[in-house]
Amino acid sequence: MELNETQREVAEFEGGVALVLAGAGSGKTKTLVARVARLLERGVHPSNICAMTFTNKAAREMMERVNIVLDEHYYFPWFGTFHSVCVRLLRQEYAAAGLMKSFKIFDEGDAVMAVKKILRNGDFEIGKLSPRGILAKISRAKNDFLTIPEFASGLPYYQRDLAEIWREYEKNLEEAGAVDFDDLLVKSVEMLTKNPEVLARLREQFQHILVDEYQDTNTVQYKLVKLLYGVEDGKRSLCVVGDDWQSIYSWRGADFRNILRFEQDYKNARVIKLQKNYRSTQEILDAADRIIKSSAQRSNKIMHATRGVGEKVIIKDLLDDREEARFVVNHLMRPYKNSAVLYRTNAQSLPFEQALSAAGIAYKIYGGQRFFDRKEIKDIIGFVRLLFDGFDEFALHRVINIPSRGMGDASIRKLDVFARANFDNYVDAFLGAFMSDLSKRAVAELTKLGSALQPIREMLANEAAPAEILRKIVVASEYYDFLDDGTDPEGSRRANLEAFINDAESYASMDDFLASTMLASSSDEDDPSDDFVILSSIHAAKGLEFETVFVVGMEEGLLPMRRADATEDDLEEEIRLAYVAMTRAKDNLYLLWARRRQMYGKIKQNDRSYFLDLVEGKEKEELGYEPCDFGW
DNA sequence: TTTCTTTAGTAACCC
DNA sequence: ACTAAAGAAA
Repeated sequence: MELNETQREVAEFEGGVALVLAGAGSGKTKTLVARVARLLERGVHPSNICAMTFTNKAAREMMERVNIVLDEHYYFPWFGTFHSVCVRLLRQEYAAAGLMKSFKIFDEGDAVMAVKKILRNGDFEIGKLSPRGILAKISRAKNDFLTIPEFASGLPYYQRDLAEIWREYEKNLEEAGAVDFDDLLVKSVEMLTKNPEVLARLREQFQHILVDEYQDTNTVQYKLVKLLYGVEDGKRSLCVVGDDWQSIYSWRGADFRNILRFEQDYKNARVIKLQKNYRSTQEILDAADRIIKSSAQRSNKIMHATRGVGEKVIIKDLLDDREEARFVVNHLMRPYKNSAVLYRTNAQSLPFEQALSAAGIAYKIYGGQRFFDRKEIKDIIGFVRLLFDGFDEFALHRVINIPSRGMGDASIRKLDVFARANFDNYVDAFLGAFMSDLSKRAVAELTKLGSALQPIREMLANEAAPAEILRKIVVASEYYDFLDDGTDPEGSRRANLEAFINDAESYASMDDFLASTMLASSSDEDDPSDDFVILSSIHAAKGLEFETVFVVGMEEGLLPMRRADATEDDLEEEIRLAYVAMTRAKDNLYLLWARRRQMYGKIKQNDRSYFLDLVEGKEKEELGYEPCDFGW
């Protein structure tokens, strides 16, 4: 594998700590792959390397490419997302973490239901936050590694009860034997902090640690990395890779200042900058450069184009959003899969979908709904969760009316209370429902459901094959009859469900299957062989590249987005967002804006984005844009 | 208790 | 334009 000098430095260094500042298109993945391959060649065992990424796709790509380079079939047990590495850690050390062996993982839907329930049972001072808004605050606090009292002390008076809700929410999780996504990280850090012997064992295990997208790490992830690496001994290594210019996730707790803190925390860290861009033409890189230079807080890397001057970046104003879409269609070239339309908000996709359909051009919306977020998948998972001991009332709520049993909130609550008072799981309670004061119809339905589920519950207890259990559930719940109500005319839900069950075949235990299901994401499934134009939000497009990129909606208020409560830091992030969008392009870059567009059902007039002025070479000196001196 | 009607509030999405 | 939540009617 051919590496340039700085890339080789990353791949070759043996012990110690390195911070790699990898600019856009600088061959970051290739370099990481080379480093892993090099470690293996030196005799390091795959199980002694821990590599943490932000997406399953990134982790999988790294493993596959290492195996291709070395022509091997290594299995890397500790390569994965932060979350999947933590699941593995917690499954292995569940006792030390104070968890049940088969802890479940709550998704957003479960969490929302829990918060709604809490709100129903009390009068809370929360301002005008929605359940989702409340959860966002709690999630942020967890990612900032705050305790509940710390969180409480930082709350404004009009939201003073949020801490109480958080406490109740934790109680709900515990009762369901579950943790949420953020807890996977938080509980791992807590477990390692409280159990020095476990930590020592893991440090021995993880001789070499790699972290991808370091600019996107939040406080918990930062702590996790620090704990796992521990003290330098000259033999073990830590290699973190990131680009502060591409930090676009501050709104979910990411803090690119972790890169700044890096040299303070790891005193002997070497800093390696990858500043050669192998992706974009000079024209594109220059345009992107003029954008990022207007950001005040950034490292002062200097990116060099390696690919020649190329075509000029094209800036074009259109009458309205439909004209914008038509412009894109008229400028598309085959094969379509080399082109992408990137927008700030998902709501912008509609005109492009319409124009592309009208022109008979296939497209794919990148990101979008996760496979495992589909209703039919979550329904069946809901049944599985119902079959465990204990009371997962969120699963109950999800599936009790599948098919409809005429049970509303009130009846479900009654059933829940009855079950908890007399049984230790819901299935037994269904069978005993005749002793409750539920309606006749409800009792009849529940008895029938209970007797259908009881044998499956036993299969689960006996650790039967996951796919076998899922098939029985589909039969017992008469799920296909339920689907057969006209809402699934093409049978796609049914097909999804069958694909899901097939996937379960490759898992030995239900715990493992459920965990990997919860941690999967939409970007995990893509079929690059087909000829699609890609429609994507800028966020979801990070890490991708296309020959031709249309960045659309470059208007004041949209890109940069300006909300009423936007801070200076938020505007800085808009700059980085525009930078990420533009650096996706290899050969042709179009920057489009529409004078009028439909937003929230109304026609809105927009001004052209000042980002376009920057691209054209106008300076924004009045804001005093100077890079910070971080020492590198 | 359930279902229908009105009304308010709208980003980005990894796991 | 669309959705989710609250309020009103059946």
